[in-house]
Amino acid sequence: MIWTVDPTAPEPLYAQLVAQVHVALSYGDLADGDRLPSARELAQSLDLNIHTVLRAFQILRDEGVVELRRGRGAIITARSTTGTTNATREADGVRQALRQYVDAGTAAGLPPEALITLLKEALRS
Amino acid sequence: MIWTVDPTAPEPLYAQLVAQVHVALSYGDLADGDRLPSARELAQSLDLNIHTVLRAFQILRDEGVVELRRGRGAIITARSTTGTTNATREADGVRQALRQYVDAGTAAGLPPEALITLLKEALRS
DNA sequence: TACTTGTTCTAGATCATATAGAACAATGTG
DNA sequence: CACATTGTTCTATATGATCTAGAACAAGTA
Repeated sequence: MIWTVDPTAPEPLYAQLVAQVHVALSYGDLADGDRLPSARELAQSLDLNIHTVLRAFQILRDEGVVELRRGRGAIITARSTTGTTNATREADGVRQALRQYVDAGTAAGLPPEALITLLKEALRS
Repeated sequence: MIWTVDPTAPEPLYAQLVAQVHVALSYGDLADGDRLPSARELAQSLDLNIHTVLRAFQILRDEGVVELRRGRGAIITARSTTGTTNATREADGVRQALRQYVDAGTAAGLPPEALITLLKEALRS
């Protein structure tokens, strides 16, 4: 997995790291049991402070995406609710539904930011 | 339209105002030509500073959602790309696609935050 | 003209972000 | 066991975003 951060982006650095794990999960590039690079390793290669990386790790832990243990690192614990189903096929379904949502939203004349707002509202309840 | 803000929420106050306009648009509660309350009026009723409200107005203007003119206020300019089509029907289609996306994402075991990340990625390109 | 409304400017307080250093605890390895 | 690895916790500092506050201004409405 390739890690990158853009210090000039409006998104916080720790949020960029979290987002990359999300995307990797959706593509199947990261799966149950995979281990992320250590916080010190990531911080050095990305020229970040270790606390910034650790903040991303702790958010992922709170999300239930990774399990953190000292000496071992961050291991992916996100699992499909359907168990033995092919993860790649499910990821494709997600992306298909995502495209349809974006298409419907733009067809309705809603600005892109509104689509994000509506999704957050839907996830809140 | 009912306006509310939560000072304890992590979302910035101006972003909460922007989000409410987005939601109202998606429900058809706000449509082309509608006028928002004046910034001073909104600020007083919500116990906010006028600059906070004006910041939300300017974001909505940058999004192309409203048109701002001194003396007149903020008027909705968001329009459906299909023109004469029923706005309510389109809004329903958006919500149906949104639900399918959320369902597919949760079925794939993706955390809610990941769905937001993926949507932002999809809108970036 | 008088009033309304958004625009622009300065200013200050508070919180989030990011960095930095240090010591510590749990885990894995030889 | 001893040692290195790795996350955890603590204090501290600098910077920017957010929010409030006040004032003067410009363009539109009545």
